[in-house]
Amino acid sequence: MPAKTSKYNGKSFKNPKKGATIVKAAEHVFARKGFQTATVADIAKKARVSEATIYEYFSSKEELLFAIPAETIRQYQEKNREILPYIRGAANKLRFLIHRHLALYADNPDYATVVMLILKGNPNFLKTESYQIVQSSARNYTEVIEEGMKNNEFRSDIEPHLIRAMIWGTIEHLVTRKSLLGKPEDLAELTDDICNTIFSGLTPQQGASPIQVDVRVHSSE
Amino acid sequence: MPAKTSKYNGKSFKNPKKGATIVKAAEHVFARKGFQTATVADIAKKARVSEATIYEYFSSKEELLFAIPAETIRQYQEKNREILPYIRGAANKLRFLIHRHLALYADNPDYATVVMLILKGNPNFLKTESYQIVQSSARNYTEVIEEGMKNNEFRSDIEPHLIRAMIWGTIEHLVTRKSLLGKPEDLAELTDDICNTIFSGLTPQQGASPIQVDVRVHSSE
Amino acid sequence: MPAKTSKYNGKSFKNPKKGATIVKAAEHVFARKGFQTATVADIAKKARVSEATIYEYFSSKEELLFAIPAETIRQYQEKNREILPYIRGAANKLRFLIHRHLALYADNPDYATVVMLILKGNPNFLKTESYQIVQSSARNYTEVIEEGMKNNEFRSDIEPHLIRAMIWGTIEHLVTRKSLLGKPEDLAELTDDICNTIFSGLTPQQGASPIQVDVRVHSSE
Amino acid sequence: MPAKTSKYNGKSFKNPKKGATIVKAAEHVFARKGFQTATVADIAKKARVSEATIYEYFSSKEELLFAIPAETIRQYQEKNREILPYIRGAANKLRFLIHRHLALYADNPDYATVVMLILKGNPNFLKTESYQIVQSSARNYTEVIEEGMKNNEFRSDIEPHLIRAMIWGTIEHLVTRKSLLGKPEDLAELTDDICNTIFSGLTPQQGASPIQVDVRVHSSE
DNA sequence: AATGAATGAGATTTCATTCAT
DNA sequence: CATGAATGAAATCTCATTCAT
Repeated sequence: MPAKTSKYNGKSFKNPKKGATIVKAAEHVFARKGFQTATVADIAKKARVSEATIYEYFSSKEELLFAIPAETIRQYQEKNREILPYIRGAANKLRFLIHRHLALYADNPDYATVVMLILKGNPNFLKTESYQIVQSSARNYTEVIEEGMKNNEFRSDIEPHLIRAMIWGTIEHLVTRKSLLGKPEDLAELTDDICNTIFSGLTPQQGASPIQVDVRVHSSE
Repeated sequence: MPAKTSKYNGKSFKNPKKGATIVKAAEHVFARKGFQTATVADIAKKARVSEATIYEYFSSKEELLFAIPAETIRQYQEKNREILPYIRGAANKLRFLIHRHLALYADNPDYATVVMLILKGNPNFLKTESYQIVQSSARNYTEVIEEGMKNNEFRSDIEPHLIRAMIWGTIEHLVTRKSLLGKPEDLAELTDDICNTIFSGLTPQQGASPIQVDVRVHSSE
Repeated sequence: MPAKTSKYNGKSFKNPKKGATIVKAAEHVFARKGFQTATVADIAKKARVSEATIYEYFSSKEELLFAIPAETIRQYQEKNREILPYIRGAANKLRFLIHRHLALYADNPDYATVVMLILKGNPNFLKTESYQIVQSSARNYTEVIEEGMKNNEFRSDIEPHLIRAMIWGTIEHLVTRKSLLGKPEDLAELTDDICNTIFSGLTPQQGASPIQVDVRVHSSE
Repeated sequence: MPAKTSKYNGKSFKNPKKGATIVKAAEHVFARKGFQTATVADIAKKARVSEATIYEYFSSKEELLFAIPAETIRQYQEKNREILPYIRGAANKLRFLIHRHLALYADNPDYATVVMLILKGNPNFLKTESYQIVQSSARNYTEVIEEGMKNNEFRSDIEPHLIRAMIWGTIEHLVTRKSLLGKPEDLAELTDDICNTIFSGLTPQQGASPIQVDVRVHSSE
């Protein structure tokens, strides 16, 4: 019967600040030790709380793990939804999404590590409320891609889901590498390279430069 | 003091067949239960061996985990190296690599699950001999991409490492989805869609429609 | 520093009504969950008080347990002592005690369960003030039995303590069965059967029925 | 897959002797500390085994508790069934049962304490296989009592179940007292007193002495 | 007087791993 | 070679209890 409680991403908390502290500590420790190797004692020490207190806030170690993305992903997606309408053009929107996506991980390395190395491999995460938001943020991509197909910014013979899978796969691959190997230094600056490739592909564009066209035609004769 | 031992991916085995049985059992169990949840007892039961026997073949549960990709990845890369020279054109080679890559996972769902959900998140895997082969198979991609850049099949302003990251990211994203969600049904048939997108990009190509082509051809004569 | 306190079975209470509420809640919860399984939180919830409040009234969970019989047993024994003198004959007095004893438990099933399944097995209960009253109520029996021996209502070759043990054992056995198995439906109606058996025993009484007497007498001649 | 196991009261044991040792140690420790207070570590130490070993033999602390009566009660009831047929007369049989019953506890004080103070209050014990045997040993009593009623050794207006309840209640009350208070010194020697009271009751028998018989006979004529 | 919040203190239980046979 | 049996070493989680407000 808590007389006065607060909400932290859907959870009633006695002291929401302490809840956030614990989550941050968990993020830090999980990122460094992995889920199994990290102990609740480690997290308690890092958060300067007792182990029992952690269980006052989270019913299990796994629930604490799943609490890590909850707040972050919510804010992330909220802001995306807020800004997207102000951007003109599907390509620009896509570039924005990709940049935000990379920046999210680039700015929160521990968070990135937890998501890429721990959460992604945990099937229970799929049942999570946070995962719902992940899915809704995936829809951002599909919608933008479809928008681009409609207004002929993008080719009409592409498969939006596959495009989204490629973009996410690319980003996740790069972020995972960064978590594991520490490179590249700056993830966010890859935005343009990724966009260019996604937009233009590998094959040289016929007519993109007259010179190349000529060469090609002649060689084929 | 084994009188007669055999090699199984660099390891001396008393009975190489039993070693392989254990690895297969481990693959099966890990794929279903995850690394931590799966017990050595589970694997022993599945392999119809005693737990102690497993320790005759592998010094730890984690070593057993790392043994799973060892043989598979070796054969995979060996065959790649063998066939690649017979394929003409960088684009064709890339298509071949992508198809092989997808088929590897499509044909071995348990293997796919273990690699995507368990091994990818384990930093220790990076120290593994198997990971060396993974890296060498990554080089296939870079080499082929560089080849394509040289002979103008591919644009020269691309970043081979990024392209490879995109392709791998795409494949791993799709395979992970398949492991977790069970779809799409057939991974391997995505090869063409992936290649087309990678090759041509999202932006409509000025020479993509026949009319434009005609114009082009005429103008070059 | 309570400004105005009250007594509840020898304990100073800030608010005697709340103390009784807590005891009743404890009785209810302990009866259903057992001592160890029941948590102070359970009791607090049932009593609609905070856990901390419980500790304002009782210094420990065990003290709360021991508080359950305190008031009940006091009133029970008080009334016994009050009424007994008005009953004529040791047999009648015994019948009265047995009936009261059974009715006490029959009328308070939760109380019965707590006493039979929890308190009886707790050696610390013996040190309790309540246990003193239990003992004094046991003396009722012994005194009545001795009275019956003196005035030849009862045989003189019996052992009062054993008789009392038999009666108590019988009652406790029946009450325990009722707590655990739910039968028989009505404990109090067993009074007569118990008394008859205790009074007359199993062996057929010579002369109890004329017919048997004749037979017996003839055969003995 | 144990190749060679043994049975200990229905349970497959790796090493039946060690299983029995653990049970004995548990009996000892539980009798002294109670179920909750006793730790598995205590029992392990007493049995000179590791805690883990205990869990190789018993899946939980409670299962270990329930294992305590298993073997004892089985042998007890087996022997009862074996000997009963050789005893003439229901009264003699009853005396035998009561004596055996008391002796069982008198000879095994720790066992008595565990049964009386711990097991009796545990509702889960009712679901136990051992409890089935307890019930079957209760049937001994009812059968003997019914036999006595048939052949007129016992009065025909008694309720066998109640008689049995009285006898068991008496015994359990006495054994519980012995466990808690340490007296009386010798339980088994109470057999005769109990039997006499049960057989003859409290009320002086009008035909118990020849003189009274005469009186009766005359008066009935 | 009442309680929300925090925690100290363990106990049970689980397994990977070892070793004698 | 194989394995049955034993265990060391922890880690999660639970609660009774305390204390500041």
